[in-house]
Amino acid sequence: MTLSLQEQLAATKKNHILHAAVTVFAQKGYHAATIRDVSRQAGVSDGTIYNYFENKGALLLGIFQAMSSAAQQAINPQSLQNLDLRGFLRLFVAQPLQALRGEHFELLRVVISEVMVNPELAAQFRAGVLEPMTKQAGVFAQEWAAQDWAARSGQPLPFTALAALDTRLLSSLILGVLVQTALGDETLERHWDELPDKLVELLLGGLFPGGVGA
Amino acid sequence: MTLSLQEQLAATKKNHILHAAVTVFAQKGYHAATIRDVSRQAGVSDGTIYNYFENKGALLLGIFQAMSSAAQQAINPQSLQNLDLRGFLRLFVAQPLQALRGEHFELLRVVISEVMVNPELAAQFRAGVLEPMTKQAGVFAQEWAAQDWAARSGQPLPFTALAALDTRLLSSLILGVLVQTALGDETLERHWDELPDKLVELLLGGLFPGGVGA
Amino acid sequence: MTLSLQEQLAATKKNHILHAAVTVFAQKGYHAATIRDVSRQAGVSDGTIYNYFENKGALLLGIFQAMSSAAQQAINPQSLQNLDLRGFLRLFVAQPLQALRGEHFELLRVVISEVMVNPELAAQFRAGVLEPMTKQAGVFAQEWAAQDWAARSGQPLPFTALAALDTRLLSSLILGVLVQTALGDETLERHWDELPDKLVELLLGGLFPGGVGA
Amino acid sequence: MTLSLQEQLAATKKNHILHAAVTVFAQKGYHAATIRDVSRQAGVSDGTIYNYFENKGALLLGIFQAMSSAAQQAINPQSLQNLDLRGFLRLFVAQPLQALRGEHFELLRVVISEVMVNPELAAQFRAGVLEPMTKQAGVFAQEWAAQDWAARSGQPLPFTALAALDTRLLSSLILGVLVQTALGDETLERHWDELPDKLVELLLGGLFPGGVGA
DNA sequence: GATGAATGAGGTTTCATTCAT
DNA sequence: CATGAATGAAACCTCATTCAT
Repeated sequence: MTLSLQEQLAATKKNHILHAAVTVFAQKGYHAATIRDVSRQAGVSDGTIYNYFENKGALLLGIFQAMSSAAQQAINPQSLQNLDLRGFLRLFVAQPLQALRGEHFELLRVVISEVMVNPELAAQFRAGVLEPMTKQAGVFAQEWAAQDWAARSGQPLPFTALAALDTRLLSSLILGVLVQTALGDETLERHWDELPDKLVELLLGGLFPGGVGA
Repeated sequence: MTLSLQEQLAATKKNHILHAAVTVFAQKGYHAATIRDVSRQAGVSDGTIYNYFENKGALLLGIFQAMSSAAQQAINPQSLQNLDLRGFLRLFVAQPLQALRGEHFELLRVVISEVMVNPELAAQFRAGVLEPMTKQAGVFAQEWAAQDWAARSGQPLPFTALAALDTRLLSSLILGVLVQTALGDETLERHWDELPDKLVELLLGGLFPGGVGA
Repeated sequence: MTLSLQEQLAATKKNHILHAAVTVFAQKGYHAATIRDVSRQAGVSDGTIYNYFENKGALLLGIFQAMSSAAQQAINPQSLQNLDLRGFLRLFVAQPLQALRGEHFELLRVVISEVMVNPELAAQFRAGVLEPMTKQAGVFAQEWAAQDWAARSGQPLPFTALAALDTRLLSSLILGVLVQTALGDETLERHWDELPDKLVELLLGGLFPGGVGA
Repeated sequence: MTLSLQEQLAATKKNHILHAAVTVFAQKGYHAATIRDVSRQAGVSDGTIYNYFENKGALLLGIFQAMSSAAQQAINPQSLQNLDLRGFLRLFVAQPLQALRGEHFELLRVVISEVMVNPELAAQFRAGVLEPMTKQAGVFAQEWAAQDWAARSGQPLPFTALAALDTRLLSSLILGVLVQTALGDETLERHWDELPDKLVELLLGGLFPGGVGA
C-alpha cells in the first residue's frame, strides 16, 4: 500500500485537477463547463487533464466518488454509539445538513442534475450515498427498536419491510430538504439552524407533536 | 377563448412536438438529445420545430410549463374540502405520487435535472410547483389548527414561522420521495401503494407512532 | 402595347412589392434582409413574392433596373440644350446629387454594395448608369468644344481618347462624392448645397481657380 | 516589440489565414464565401480559423485593418516634402492608384462592398483610409497656399471651410476613380498610366486647361 | 392568384480529444 | 509528463423556396 513518490505526486495532481473541476462545475454546471475552463482553473493545459482522467465524464465521476466516500465517512458509526433515539436522529439529520452548508449546494446541484439523467451515476449515487445513509439508519433503528421490544416483550424483533420503508422515508426527507434548498428555497435557508430540531420533532412526533388524535 | 381552426391545428401540432420532445428528452436527457432527434420522433423536419418553439430551450420550458399547470390542477382545492386532517393529508400526499406513476418519472428526471442547474427554471419550478403545494398545505393546516385551537382555547391562532417551515417539510418530504424514486429506488417503487398511508402516519405520529417517549 | 386590366394590376402589385423590397433592403442590407421581411413590409405572404419575382436575386435586380431607368431619365437631353458650359456642368453635376438627397443614400449603399461583388450587376450598372452619364457628358463636351474650336480655328475637332478619359473623370468625381457621402462623410453632407457650384468651379478652373501658375 | 518564436509563428499563421480569406472573399464575396472555403484555401481545418479569429466577421475586419494600415503607410509624409504643388499632387494622386494595381482591385471590391452596408466598418474606413488621405492633402494645401498667400500679401491665410471641402473633393475624385475602375471600367484601366497626370491637370486647371473662360 | 406551414440544405461555431514537440 | 495548436464531428438554427389548400 506504500506509494512511490511518483505516485504520490500524481495523486496530488489528480486531486488538484479534481478540485478545479469541482469549482468550475459548481459555477457553470457540468455541460456548460468546458475542459478549458477546468484546465485554466487548475493552472494546467488541456492535454494534461487527459493524463489523469480518461475524459470529461471521468472528471464528473471522480468528483462524484469523492463525494460518496465523504458521505460515507460522514456517517461515522462511532459517533452514533451510545446515543438515545433523539440524540441519534439529531446527529443523523444534522450531519448532511451541516456538510452542505454554503457553497457546497452548488456542487450538490451539479451532482443531482447529472445523477438524474445518467443511470450509471444514479446507481452509484444510490449505492454510495443514499444506501449507506438508509442502512445506517436502519441498523440503528433496528437496534434501538430491538432493545425497546426486548425490554417490553423479552423477544427478538423480526426484521420487517416496513422498517426498510421507514428508513427510506427518513433519507427521502433529508434528500427532499436538501433538494428544495438547493432549488433556492429561502425559507429553508433562513431557518437552516432550526431544521435539525424541527426534523427530529417531526420524525418523533409528527407534524403536530402536541397531539391531534386524528 | 374560442380558437380558430387554424389556431387549434397549430396548438395540436405544437402539442405533438412537445410530446415528442418529452419522449426524447426522457430517453436521452436534454443535453444529449438533439433537435433532429425530436424532429424525427415528431415526424417533422428540423425547421418545423422552430415554427412552434423559439429554440431548444423553449421546448424544455414548454414541457416544464405543461408539467407545472398539471401539478397546479392536480392540487384541487375542491377535493380537499370537508376532509378531516387525516383525510386531507392522505389526499394531499397521494395526489403527486399518483400523478407520477409509471413513465412520468422519466419526465420528472429530465425536469429536475435541468431545474437544478438552470436558475431561471428553478425559480419557475418553485413558483409553479413547490409553492402551490406548500401554500395549499399551509392554508389547510392553518384552518385546521385554528379550528382545533379555537375549540380548545377560544382564541385565534397567531401565524408563526414554524408553521411555514412545517409546510415546507411536508413538500420536502414528498419531493424527496419522488426524487429518490426517480433515482431508481426499488424499495420505494415496490411499496408505492403503501406510501400514502405510511407518509400520513409519519406526518401525524412520527416514525414511531406506537409511542417512544424519547 | 396596351395592357389588360389583369396585367396592369399585376404590374402594380409587382411595383408594390419592389417598393417594399427597397425599403427593407435599404434598412437592413440585401443579405441581412429576408424574404419574410419584404413580404411583411409589402403586406403579402412569402409565397406571393414568388408569383412576381423568380427569387430573391430578382428583387435586387428589379430594384436595380428601376434605379437605372430613373438615372437615364434624370439625364434629360432636352433640359441640357441651350446651356453654356457652366450651366451645363452645373445641371449635369446637380442632377445626381439632387436625386440622392436624404433617404436615397441608403438605397445607393445597398446597390453599390452588391454591384461591387456581383459582376453581372456591375456590367449592368456600368451600362445603365455610368455609361449614359459619361456619354451625355462626352456628347455635350464634344459639341461645345467643337464650337469653340471652330470659332477659333475654323477646323473640326478630332475626337480624342483624352476626351473619353475626361468624361470618365467627371463621372468618377460625381460617383466618388456620392460614395464618400454614402459612407457617412459629414463634411460633404453639411455642405451638400454648395457642392454643385464647388464642383463646377473645380471642373472649370481646378482646385485653385484664383490661379497658381504651377 | 520583440516577439517570442511562439508569437512569431502565430502571427505568421494568422497572416496565412488572412491571405487565404483575401483570396476567397475576393473570388466569391464575403457573404457567399464560407468558413470552409477559407479553411480549405488556407490548408487548415475549420476549427483552426477560430483559434486566430473570433468569428467570420473578424476575418473581414482583419483584412480591412491590414488594408488600412497599408493605406496609411502609403501616404508617406517624408516623400511629400520639398515638392512643389504639381509634384505633390502628382505623388499624392499616384500613390493610391499604384497601390491598387492588378489583383488588389478584387480586395477593394470586397472591402467597399461590405463597408457600404456595415456602419461600423464604414466608420473605420473613414477614419483609417479616407480621413488620413484628406488630412494629408489638407495639411499640404494649407501650407502651400499659406506660402503663396504670404508671398503675395504678406499676411497669414485664414483657415476656411471651403478648404476642408476642397480636400474632400480631392479624395472623392480618387475614390471615384478607384470605384469606377473596380467596377470594371475598361477605359480607365487602359489609360491607367496616364491617369495621374490627367488628374493633376484637372485639379490644377480644370477640365479645360486651355482656358475657356466660361 | 394568395397563403404560410413545411421543408432541409447549409452555415457558423463549439469543444472534447489527440499528438507532435 | 506537459503543452496547446490542430482537428473535425456535430449541434443549433436560418431562411429561400415549394406546394397543398
